Amino acid sequence: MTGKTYQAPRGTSDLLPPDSERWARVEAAARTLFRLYGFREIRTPIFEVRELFERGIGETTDIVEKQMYVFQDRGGDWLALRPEGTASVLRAFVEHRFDQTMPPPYRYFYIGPMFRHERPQRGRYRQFHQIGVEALGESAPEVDAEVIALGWEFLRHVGAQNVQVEVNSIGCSTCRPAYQAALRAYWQAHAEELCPDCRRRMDRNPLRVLDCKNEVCQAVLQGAPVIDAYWCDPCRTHFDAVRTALAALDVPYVRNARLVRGLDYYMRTAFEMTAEGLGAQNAVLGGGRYDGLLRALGGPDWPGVGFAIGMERLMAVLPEAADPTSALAVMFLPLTEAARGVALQGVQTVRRLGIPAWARMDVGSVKSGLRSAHRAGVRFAVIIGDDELRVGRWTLRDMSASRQATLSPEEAVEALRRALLLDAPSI
RNA sequence: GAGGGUGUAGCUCAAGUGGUCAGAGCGUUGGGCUGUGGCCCCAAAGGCUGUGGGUUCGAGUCCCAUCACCCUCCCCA
Repeated sequence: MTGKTYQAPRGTSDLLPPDSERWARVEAAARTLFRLYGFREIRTPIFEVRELFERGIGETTDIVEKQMYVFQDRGGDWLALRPEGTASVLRAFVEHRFDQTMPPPYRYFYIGPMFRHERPQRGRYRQFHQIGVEALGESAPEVDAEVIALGWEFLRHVGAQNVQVEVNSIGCSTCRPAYQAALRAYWQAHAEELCPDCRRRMDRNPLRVLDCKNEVCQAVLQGAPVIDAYWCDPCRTHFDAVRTALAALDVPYVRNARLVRGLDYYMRTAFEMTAEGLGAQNAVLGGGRYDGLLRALGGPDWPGVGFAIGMERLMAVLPEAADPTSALAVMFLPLTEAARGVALQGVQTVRRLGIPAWARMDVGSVKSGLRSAHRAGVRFAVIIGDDELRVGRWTLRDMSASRQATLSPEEAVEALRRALLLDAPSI
């Protein structure tokens, strides 16, 4: 290695094989499962005008205040790398008048990178990836349950271990203020028993204190007012119906009265799915209802509910893939310069059958060729040297059986087709 | 943004209180096997010990800074 070298910026990382392939499988599973629930994929830019996030997420949230990648482009416009996906999806909805141009259901999902300038640690990176869904225009509590069920089914389907579903209702703009006031009063009465962080935030974000993990605060939290007593009738009715629907959908969950959300737009239903083995960042999936957000972004007064999955966190809790699948099934090994042309045509013929194949064009010894074939985990090697060229045949070697035969190209291709495509899909 | 830990070959790790301590295994390449992989044996290549300063006769080892990673707080997916 000579000269200056570079590394990926802090909090970012390269996704390499075979991990990239595991990611692709999980993403493919999301696409098929989400479609079963009527969700369609939407792709939005990874940067937006800064104001969209300030309005959508909340100007006083940590995400907007101190984690957003904000920059001015060469034209002087203020832009921001997206720190989450919901604002962009709703912006697209409003911009393209989905309510007038698209048929119901108004259900969308996205997959892609998000950016937050945070201190990296396990399960938390500056560029991270989310898979999220948004169901718009559906106010029924059954929809909340359906969205939660989708998240749960997905996590289970891809093999996440020990997932716990936590559900809560954080009330609405009618009833939450009274609860926040009650909390504030309670925190103030017990201020000296709280940790410094909580003393600092108890006025500005009284709900957040409920979520404190500090041992010191636990005793105080036990006696804190519970939101149930403050719900307005509609919120209570809604949450009851969500719970009924969750039971009907066979989603095992626990009520966590202290579960809160960090983004301003959430109301009523809030939920989180956590898994073991993630350290402090144990939420794999989080979401909730956000009626009012679409209107705040200039759209119709339609309700919404959705979730986002943290890809890095999800992949961290999936069991290791038992089979390190090889990328190639066949490797062509030309032994002389003269054999390269034959190998090139041969490898293309095999590929056209749908068999992943590669020709090692830097000519070498049989020994080195078979060694690379072995290392690549290939099932067949095709050896083409002077002997083969003389008779117009290929030597087809079955690597695992250690058997080989010298066949005409037609016979060899047919043998590969039979061995490799028997149970393959027809297309 | 705050606190703590770690950085030695591609990978995983060794190197008593600073003095041949820059090594091993795996991997890579070549050979033993003149056209045949895996197992075994042999050999070679590969490191300015993250980077930059400092202390010292002498620093992988001590000090400072910086970068990266890990853990916690914070925040959240």
